[in-house]
This record gives sequence, C-alpha cells and structure tokens, in this order.
Amino acid sequence: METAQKKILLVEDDPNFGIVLKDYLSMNDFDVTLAKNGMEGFEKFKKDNYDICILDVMMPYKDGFTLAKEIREKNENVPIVFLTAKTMKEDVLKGYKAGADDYLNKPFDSEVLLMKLKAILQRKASNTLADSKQFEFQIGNFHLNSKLRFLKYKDEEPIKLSPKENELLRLLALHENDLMPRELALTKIWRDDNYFTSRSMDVYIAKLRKYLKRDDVVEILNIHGEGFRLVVKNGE
Amino acid sequence: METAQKKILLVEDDPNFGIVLKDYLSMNDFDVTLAKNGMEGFEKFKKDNYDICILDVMMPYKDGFTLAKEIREKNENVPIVFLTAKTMKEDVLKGYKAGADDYLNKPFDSEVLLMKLKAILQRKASNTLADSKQFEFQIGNFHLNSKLRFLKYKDEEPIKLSPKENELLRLLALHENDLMPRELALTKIWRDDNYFTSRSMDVYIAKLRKYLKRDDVVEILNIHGEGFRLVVKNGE
DNA sequence: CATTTTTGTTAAGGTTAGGTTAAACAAGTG
DNA sequence: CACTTGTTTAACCTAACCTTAACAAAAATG
Repeated sequence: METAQKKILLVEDDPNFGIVLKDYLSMNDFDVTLAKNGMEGFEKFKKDNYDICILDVMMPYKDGFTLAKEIREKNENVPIVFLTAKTMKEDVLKGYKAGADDYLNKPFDSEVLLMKLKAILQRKASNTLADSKQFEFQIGNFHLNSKLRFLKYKDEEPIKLSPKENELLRLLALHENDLMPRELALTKIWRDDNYFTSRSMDVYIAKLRKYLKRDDVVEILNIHGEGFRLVVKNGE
Repeated sequence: METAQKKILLVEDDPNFGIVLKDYLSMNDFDVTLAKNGMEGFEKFKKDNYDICILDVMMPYKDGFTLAKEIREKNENVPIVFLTAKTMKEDVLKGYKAGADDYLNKPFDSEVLLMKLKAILQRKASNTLADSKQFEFQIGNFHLNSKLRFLKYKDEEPIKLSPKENELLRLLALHENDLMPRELALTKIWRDDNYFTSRSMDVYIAKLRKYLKRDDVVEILNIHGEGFRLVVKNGE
C-alpha cells in the first residue's frame, strides 16, 4: 500500500534557490516542506515525519551539520542529504560523521538529485521493516519506555536512562533472547566501530546489568566475539 | 578487537590504480578482491559473498553498468559504488538506473571513499544479518543453536560452545551420518591445512566427544585418513 | 611384527575479549 | 565558574579461547 507521496524536508537559506528546488521536486511528485534556516528546519522536523531531509551546509545561525546532529538524535534512520557549495573535503567528512547518507556539490544537476533521492528511498524501502520505531518494551518485570528514557521495575521509582543506556537497552530488547551483534550497536549507536567505542559499549553493558540486577529473571549474556543477548527466563 | 573484515569486490581495469586502491583499502581493514575486468569481476562475484562492490565504469569487454545489472540479478541487495572518470550526467543516471548506491568521480579523495563505504555499510548493517545460513540442528537428543552458540541436552542447562567448537559441530551436523572430510573443516574453519591446524582440530573433536557423551545415541567416528562422521543411531 | 603415520586426550601457555570501577573530559546549567 | 550529567578513556583483573606440546593408543605399511 504505497503510492503516497514522499515527504521531503528541504532546508535552504537562499530563498530563490530554495523555491526553485522545491517546485522542481514538487513537480516530480514529492511533498516538499521548505525551511529557511536551521532553526526553522529543526522545528519543522520535530512537528512532522519526513522520508528524507535535504540540508544546505552553509546557513546562518545553525549550519547543516549541527542541524543534522540534532535530527539524528531524534531519529537515527531518516536519510540526510547535504548540499555543499564546493567540494571541501573536511565538509564532506564532517557530513558523513554527522550521519549523512549522501552529499551533492552545488551547482548540481537536478536530474542527478532526483536519481539520488530515488536510490536512497529504495534502499530505505528494504530496511524499513526493521525500522518500525518501537518505544515500549516489557522486559521481565521491567517496563522500558524508550521515548521518555526510563526503566521501571514493578512499582518502584522509574530509573532515568541516559541516551546511550536507553538506545543500547532498546536494541537489546528488539533482539530479546536473540543475538544482538556488537557491530550492530556500534554502527547504530556509536556510528563507529573501533577499540574505544567497543570498550565504551562494554561500560554501558555493565551499567545496564546493574539496573537489571533487581530482577533475576532478566540478564545480559555475552557471546564471546559476537555480541550480547538479553535473556528473559520464562520460568515456572 | 576486530569485528570481521568486510569483503569488497573491486573491479578496475587500470592495474596501477587498481593495486594502489586495493592496498589502501586493505590497510584500512577491508578484505579486498581485485578483478581486472567485468568478466572476471562477475566470475568472482558468483564465487563468493561480498559486502560491497566497487566498479569502474569504463572497462573493456564489459562495462561497469552491464556488470552492475548482472550483479543485481544475482543479488538485489549488495551495495554497488561506481567509479566514473568524469562527471558525465548520462553516466551517473545510467548508474543509478543499474541499481547503484553511490558513485565517485575520479580523481577522488581516498578518505572520502572510505567515509562513503562506512556510511553505506552502516545503512546496510541491519539488513546484512539475514544471511541464509542454517543455524539450528537436532542431533539425537541434543539441540544445537549455532547462532547463539549453545548445545542443549534435553532440559539441561545449555552448554556454551566456543566459536571453533560451534563451527566444527555445525559442519559435522551438516554432514550427519556422512563423511565430513578433515580438509573441509580445515579450510573452512581454520583457513589453513597443515600439521598444527590438523592437531588443533583433533583437540576440538575430543572436546565435542566429551560434550556428546551424555547421549549414547550420538557419537563422532573417525575415518582414518579421511575425516570424521557424526553418527546418530536411529534406534528402535 | 616392527615401524611409521594418524588419531585420542589432557594439560600448559599465551593472547584477546570482556567485566568493572574510577578518573578524565565535555557540555550544559544555575 | 562551580555543579551536574553524560560519555570516553584508563587501569586492572578475570574469563574465554586457541594452539602447542607431550604422551598414549590405533591403524596402516611393508
């Protein structure tokens, strides 16, 4: 059931260029929302769900990278495409670190942009199943609310979770009783897979274990060299 | 620590450039296979599983687009990145139509390529696990879960298996009641066939026998000079 | 049947991954 | 700037894993 128009958030401070691009994309069957700066872009992003974000890098007040990071915090999956004025290597690298999916150098060919968008949406289409943002989980006698970032055990005071704790536990919960590969957490949450991020992850596992200790039906097992497994014993 | 190297198929007809690029990628922890033309590229693609394909567009005999189409027929998910000599719009569009994930204009910055590859692999990370591999086996009264690396006998506590134990038992199970040649295990699991790896394998056979002892319907027999055989007596 | 080759088994040693705590660092806030 | 919160890095230790060595038993070989 999918012929619905794809929603694009376009953030571009040059009004002329912005409107031209918006019209072009609209003509090609996208539903485009135009924001004139990073601030406005973020406001609009929070208010609605978009299939893709196109961000100009050079903008007053809040540049594209900063905006991208904020967007990533809210949504780890939405594709982000940068528009950069020229090929500046630092910019490109910075963009990818901020979680970009692609970038385009201005001036660019509009047809090329169109193809990129299509390619990106296609890629997402296959992924989309696992993407279903699930926010609430029952884990043994715990209840995890991943949107509000707290973990509650029976009737006790909810434990507040930090962003990393929360995401990690959420990933584990998504794979309950199954393997949650190290690599997955590292690429999804830390966006980098190296010795230090890996050790950092171990630290978070220790923190989660401490929280989960109060319920002996729940535990996090390690599978050496592979990852972790959140097991919930369905006793009695 | 090391999360398994990613396998790259690099198809590039310019031998100098190809080798330089290959070395660069290898240094950055990728496992690179280099093919000198489209034909060879496709052969290699069929013979192995790759995490990503990097294709030069301009090649004799079979160009990058044709190759990409063939690859897409075999595998609709593997990411494909094109290398194009210059920004030719037609080429770029053609590339996306052939199912490209991205393209790079030569000459390009190697760090940028690296970031692109990382970004692409990150996107794929969630998908990639679905490798059609057989993970679960019933062996007499045992149940082997090869993904979670444990072996369970009836209702006892599962026995945790080490990676080598696990792979070896899995190979034996795949050949249940049939010969599992030494050589097969050595090349598949130890990736080398010499005196020491062979002795190491014997050690693992001993370990597995110890686990399997609790069920006298199951045993590992040696076929002198040939390999081993996992037999399950189908009593009564 | 003596000799060589292959296999069975146990234990020691070395390496790497993971568990845990605390200190350092970074960013945001009163 | 002191204080708080979140995260990374360091340090130290234990557990897991794999190889190698050593010696014994079995099977092949001539």
